[in-house]
Amino acid sequence: MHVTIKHVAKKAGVSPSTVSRVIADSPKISVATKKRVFETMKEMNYQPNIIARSLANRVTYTLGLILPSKDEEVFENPFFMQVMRGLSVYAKQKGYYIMYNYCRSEEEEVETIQHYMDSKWVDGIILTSTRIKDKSVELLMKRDQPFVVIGRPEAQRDKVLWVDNDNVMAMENIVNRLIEQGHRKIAYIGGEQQFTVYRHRLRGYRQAIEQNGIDWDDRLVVEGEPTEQKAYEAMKQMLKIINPDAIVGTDDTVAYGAYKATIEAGVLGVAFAGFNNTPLSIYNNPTISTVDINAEKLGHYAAQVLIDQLEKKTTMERNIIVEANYIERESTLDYVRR
Amino acid sequence: MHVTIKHVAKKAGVSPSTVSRVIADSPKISVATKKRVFETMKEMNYQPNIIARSLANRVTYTLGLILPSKDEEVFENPFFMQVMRGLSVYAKQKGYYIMYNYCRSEEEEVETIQHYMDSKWVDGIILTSTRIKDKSVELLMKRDQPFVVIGRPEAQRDKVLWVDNDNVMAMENIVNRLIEQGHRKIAYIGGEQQFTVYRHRLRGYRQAIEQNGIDWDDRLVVEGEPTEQKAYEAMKQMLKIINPDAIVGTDDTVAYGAYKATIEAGVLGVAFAGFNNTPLSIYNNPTISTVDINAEKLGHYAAQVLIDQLEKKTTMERNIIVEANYIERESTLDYVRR
DNA sequence: TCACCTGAATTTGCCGATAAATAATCATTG
DNA sequence: CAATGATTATTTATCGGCAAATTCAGGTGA
Repeated sequence: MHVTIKHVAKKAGVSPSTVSRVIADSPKISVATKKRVFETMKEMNYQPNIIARSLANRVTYTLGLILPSKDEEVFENPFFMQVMRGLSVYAKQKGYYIMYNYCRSEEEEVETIQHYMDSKWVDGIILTSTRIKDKSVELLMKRDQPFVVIGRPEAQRDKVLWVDNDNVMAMENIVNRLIEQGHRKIAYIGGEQQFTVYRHRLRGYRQAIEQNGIDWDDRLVVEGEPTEQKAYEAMKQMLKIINPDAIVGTDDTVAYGAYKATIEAGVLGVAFAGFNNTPLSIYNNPTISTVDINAEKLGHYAAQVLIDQLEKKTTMERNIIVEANYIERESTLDYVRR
Repeated sequence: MHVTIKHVAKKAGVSPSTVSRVIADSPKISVATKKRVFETMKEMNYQPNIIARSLANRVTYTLGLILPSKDEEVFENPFFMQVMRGLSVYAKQKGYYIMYNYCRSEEEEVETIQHYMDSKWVDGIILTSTRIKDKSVELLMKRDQPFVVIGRPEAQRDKVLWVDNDNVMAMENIVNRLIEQGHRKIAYIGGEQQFTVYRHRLRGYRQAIEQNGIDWDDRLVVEGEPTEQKAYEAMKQMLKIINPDAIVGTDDTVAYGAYKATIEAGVLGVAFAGFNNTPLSIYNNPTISTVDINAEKLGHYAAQVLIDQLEKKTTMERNIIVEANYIERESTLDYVRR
């Protein structure tokens, strides 16, 4: 049978609540008793029942992680896995557990969150993707539920906990560098504007273009579902009207898809760069220049910010910017392009 | 304030336990009352407090997922992510939650499992990696805790729930096919024998070699940490004493690492194949022949088998073999190798 | 010596839901 | 018409731990 607080109490010759006090390290218990009770606990291999404790405390020490499941995206992109690891390592150290949940649509996301909140299963929630007008964020705000966003909500940015890269600057850096390398007709292939991350990256692209006094050219900008296939198709279309001399994509696969179209069309020597430092970028020939967004750190800090909030740390930071590093590889450096 | 069973009872004009019975769909409640109570519940937006329910039931509807964190391995390999998705989809459909937990060593694994059990946090546990002599499996068996293994324990195989591929046959198939294609000196680069999966794959290799009347050659077999780097180094050594005409690796990156060494050594035309259908195998030039082990299905069935066990289904299957598909790509077919 | 205080431990009543035991209602039947 | 049984609903105790209220023991000071 399971060892409960009562068994420990009996064996140690005290009342159950004394044991409880010992666990909570209450100052009202004499050192002698504490020691005795602790010994009995160890002897009996006692572990508090978390469920019972949660019921009494209204605290579960569990965080709910919402993963969007835009099918393939989640697979090939190590982003989520890295985030999960960062979360796990920090949370474990702080004594928190993490439940994860794939949601195949925004509705399912909202439903899941609702359920988490109503059933009191989790103390806080972690979102890993944000739209400009995000229903999950709205719901969580309205219900005053602790949560953190990996990424950055657009509305009420200062009231929400978030951890993000500076995506504007990250993209600006790439484009500046490409311009420095002599490129002028730089194509941007990005995800939909409803997601904050892509909006930011486009902004960075725009700023770099403008700062360098290059004329804005709408024909070089494409937005859509950020997959290799779509990017490939988009570039095929673009090539009918204009030939870029470089490509930036909001993901490595996207940049690569677009690049493939240039190769097939016989447009040679196009430089290209992406985001996320995916296996593709390392193994591809040529290796692909990319931005390492430090997903593990994003996860780590997200857990930290949220847990601090839950434990009402006054010194806590509410928002954290994680550095992103541009890694130059063959695709934007001199190499023999076929 | 939170709506509890009592509030609903009061408003519906019945006792709390009647509401509880309605929720449990007990036959002892009249249809009229059921309807009335259900309406009140909806009206008040009542959601049962899972914690309280768990305490009373001794059931949490939560599964604990143990992820080994052999650093890089987990990152680049989509295996775990796919397993997680398969688990999540099935579990959600059955009303179960999943907690995940990275463990950086076997000790941490055992510790985590111990904690899960003692604190009564989870109903069952999912293991994603198994050694020949697995401490986690031993512990779980000893404590009579429900669990399922993705992979296959060696000892007490018939007493444990598991879901696995037929790795012997999968590897046998590859090697048979390579032999059929005219290869004779096939190198095997695999993970350590302490892991069941690698033991099985080696067995498959051996069987294929023997069945085809090819002389066994120790020099062609290497076992060690299954990383690209180690495989590369191992092949460098091998090339000093023998030149294989084909390579099989227990992972795509392993096969690739070994292949790279042959290229660098100027040994041309070596075919190679791996496992896991990783992004590398798709994006590499040449594309790599590989075995898709259907990780998502492994996850799906693992959840199913475990949940069936928890719910004491008599018809349940205790073990499931998930098919593995060999995908032939350029690396083992005719193509111009540089 | 008695009233009073303080520190240490115990009683008691929750937290919210469940289920066994009990009670109430109504219909059937000898 | 009372007794019996079937059906439906309510009381009550419980899951394991927590904390407010309470009791108890011992020490102070008047």
